[in-house]
Amino acid sequence: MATESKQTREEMPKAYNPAAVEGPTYRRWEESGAFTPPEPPPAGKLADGQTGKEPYTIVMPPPNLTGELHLGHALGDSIEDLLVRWRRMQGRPALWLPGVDHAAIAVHTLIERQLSEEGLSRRDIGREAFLERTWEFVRKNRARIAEQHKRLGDSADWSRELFTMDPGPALAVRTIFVRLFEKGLVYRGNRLINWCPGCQSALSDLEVDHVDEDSFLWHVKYPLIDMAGKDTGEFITIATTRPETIMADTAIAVHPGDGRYTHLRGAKARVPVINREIPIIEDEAIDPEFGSGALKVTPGHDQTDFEIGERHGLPIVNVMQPDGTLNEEAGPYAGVDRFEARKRIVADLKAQGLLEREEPYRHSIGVCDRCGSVVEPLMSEQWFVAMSKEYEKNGATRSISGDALKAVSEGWTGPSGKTTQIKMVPERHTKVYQNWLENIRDWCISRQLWWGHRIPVWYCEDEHMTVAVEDPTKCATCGSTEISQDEDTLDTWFSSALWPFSTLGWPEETQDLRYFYPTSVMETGYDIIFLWVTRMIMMGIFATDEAPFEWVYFHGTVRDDRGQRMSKSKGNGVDPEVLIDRYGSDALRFKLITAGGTGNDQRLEEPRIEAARNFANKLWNASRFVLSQLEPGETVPALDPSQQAMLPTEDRWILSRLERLTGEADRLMERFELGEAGREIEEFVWDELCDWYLEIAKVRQRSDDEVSPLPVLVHVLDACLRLLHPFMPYVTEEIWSGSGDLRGHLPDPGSELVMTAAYPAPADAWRDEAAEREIGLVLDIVRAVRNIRRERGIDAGTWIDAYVVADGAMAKHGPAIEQLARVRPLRIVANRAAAPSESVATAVLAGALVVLPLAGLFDFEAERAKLQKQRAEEQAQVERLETQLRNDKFTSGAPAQVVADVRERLEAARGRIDGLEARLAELQ
RNA sequence: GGGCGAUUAGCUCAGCUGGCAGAGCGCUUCCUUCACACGGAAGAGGUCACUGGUUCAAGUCCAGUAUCGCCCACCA
Repeated sequence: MATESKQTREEMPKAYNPAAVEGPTYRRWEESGAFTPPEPPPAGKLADGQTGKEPYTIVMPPPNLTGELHLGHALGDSIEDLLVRWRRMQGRPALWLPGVDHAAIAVHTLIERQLSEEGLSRRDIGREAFLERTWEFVRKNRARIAEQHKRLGDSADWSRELFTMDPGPALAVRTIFVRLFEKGLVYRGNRLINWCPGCQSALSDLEVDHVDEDSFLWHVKYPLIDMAGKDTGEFITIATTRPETIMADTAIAVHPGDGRYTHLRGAKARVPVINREIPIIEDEAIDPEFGSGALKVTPGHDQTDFEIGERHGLPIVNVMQPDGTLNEEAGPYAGVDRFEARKRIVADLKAQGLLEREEPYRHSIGVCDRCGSVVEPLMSEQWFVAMSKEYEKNGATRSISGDALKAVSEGWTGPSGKTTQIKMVPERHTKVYQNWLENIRDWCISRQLWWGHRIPVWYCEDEHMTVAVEDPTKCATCGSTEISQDEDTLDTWFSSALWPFSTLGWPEETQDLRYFYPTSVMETGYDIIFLWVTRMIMMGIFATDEAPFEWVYFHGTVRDDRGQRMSKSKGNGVDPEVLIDRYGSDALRFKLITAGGTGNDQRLEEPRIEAARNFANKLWNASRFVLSQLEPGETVPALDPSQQAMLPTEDRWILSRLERLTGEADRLMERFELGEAGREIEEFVWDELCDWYLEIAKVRQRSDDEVSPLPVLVHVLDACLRLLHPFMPYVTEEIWSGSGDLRGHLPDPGSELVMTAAYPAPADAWRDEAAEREIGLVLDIVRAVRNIRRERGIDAGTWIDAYVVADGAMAKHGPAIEQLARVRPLRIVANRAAAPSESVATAVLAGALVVLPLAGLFDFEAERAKLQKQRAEEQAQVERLETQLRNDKFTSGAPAQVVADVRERLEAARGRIDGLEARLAELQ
């Protein structure tokens, strides 16, 4: 037996302590330069781009600068870091691109909240002061956020922070805006947009949430009037959910085929309260089934009505001001808030006898996703991107949404000649993406907020427009120097959409851009597929004529332990730092990655994080044992598959199993089945390596005359640490190159850090079916003995006699079986007659019979009952398998391997039945 | 109104290209044996929501039903 007291053992505490390891390990990575991003090769080398080590670029979502780091980020960060580490270990120069910009939404909201606590609004303090406050916040919190991300294993520092929070010049953003403008794809127009009275800004369709609200459907009678404008005494009833907008009505519409209203064709009605005369018109959009079949048309406050209005040339009346109060068009209600006005007008209509009835009604209303205010459709002058408009480029007719659709559906061929078909994981999101693009409307990109990139448009006193990348000094039309920039800023998602290439220096033809773009993987949550992914693809193709990435990996949502979505308002958000303090970031990462199916939502289950921590500890202790067997400075010899035949069976077994695992892990990870890969690695380490191979190796370590298991042990542990490193970076690094220093015992480590060591590549050199079968039987024998012990109530610690009737090959496994099953003396005999048959408990296996003399503990009836039960089960199985094999369609149709497996199982079952029969005969 | 998920052990969930139903926690019994009690050993526990279909073979593929959840949508 090797000497016990070893340096490594003293350095490695008995339990893995993440808190003591993570900080120093992170610093070691930093100091080693391993985080330094790969340098693009010099210009001349780039033309082919395929040097056998194509770059691998991961796109990541921005750090949340509010400091409220949550588990969604933890999951995304974990996956991204895993992918980067894995690819770099494979020798591919992976780069992780950081993003920052759209955290602006969060910062902006936070500052506004602070202001409102002080009783101020954004407009009270002015743009300058507002921006100063946001900057102060960012400066103060940035370091803290960075620290939090480090603890998650987030390696954002790998990348150059080329993108900046500075909403100033932003070359890429302005360039795109100008180019879109030049193609007529960005335009300013007065249109019905979503207006948030809370934020006092325009919103895109995507920033409006729909929620159900219990309200009423008010049936209002509009007096009919004759040609002279006098009331006829008759009424037409309309149904509305928005009585406060009747002052903006410019028509009443009915369905052309609606017989109830044919007599009113060409008639007019009078709007209550303000007594405006409006026509009764016919339009196909009206549903005769709804309400009375007549609709009040309010083009200034409803999208459908706006479209009806356009068809019939109706005037547009706007009764509302940006803050949600009614304007002078509303007559008696001018200056009243919209909700108050609704109450008052309903009361007034009732008083005038014009309210036919009030019907309780549940319908959906739009609210601002940031502040929760009810959104108003309002006429407003805003900037838009034309999503479907056709334009010419390089002789081809294109459109923004059409190109984006093409990139996913059939593939997009860029100037490089390479065709990229963007693939999504899970695949189901592809259809959602396509469906959205097929029905897309123009994108409102201007915001009346002060955070973000200002629209690069200047106006002179004569309202001439100057659109430019660089700040102009005079009007492009009249030369006036009295120009001012548009007050509005761009939708933060407009900037974010441009981010992968603005990060890489676009529009300059930088080496970074040429080498790392298009990127490989965009990793993000499925909740922002429309906000971000679609826009990145659209803008990416427009800007560079290349699809921006090849894969989109969507992770799921992390819910709380009751399955509720985490949110600030519910107050159920969980700070990952608390969990990291408790279990370590490796444990949190491992749980997040392995807990669910690819892209599925998962719950935060603390017991599961604890289990992951326990796994880290298991790995730690197994390593501690292996290292304790090595002398300081002792290097084990390298393993060569050509020596396979010289190795003991169990060595060939574990190496064969390891190779199987390596192949599986590689296959799964290439397909982004990261969770399954992690689970399989864990299973191998815990079950096969720790529970079996290590125990067998101990037996060999204690006897001097055998081949040492140490080279194999070290080799397998090394491979496991490498395989596991992307999943559990800290603990693996600590064992490999830290206090464990496994590296120091390797014949050819090839790297200072496991982080930069080579990832195990799949191969078949060590595969050995015979060894797997042979050791499989050894394990079965040990399990059988343990099982009988438990059934007979024999303590696990008590040594008992045992016989194993088996092939002579089992003899060499005697010592292992003895130790693992705690049987001594163990006699391995060639035939049944050589073992006792009186007062013995038996276990019948396919290739062996286990016989345990029990003397006083023997229970005749229990033994017979057990054997009979097993015989019945085996017979049922034999019948099933025989039926299957009698079926010609099976034997001819199924793959040969499947048929062979069935035959083998049938033979094994028959063998066991023979053994059971023989044993039952003895018991007669 | 469309679309998409989910339905598997007591609970929370895996199960990839169809080929003897799995994990974690919990439960039962035993073990502090010199890597690990953040551990070890042996167990109990499933008509894979339901109904049809395809197939030699279905938890897995197809169609439909039910329940739950999510996304999208200009029916007032």
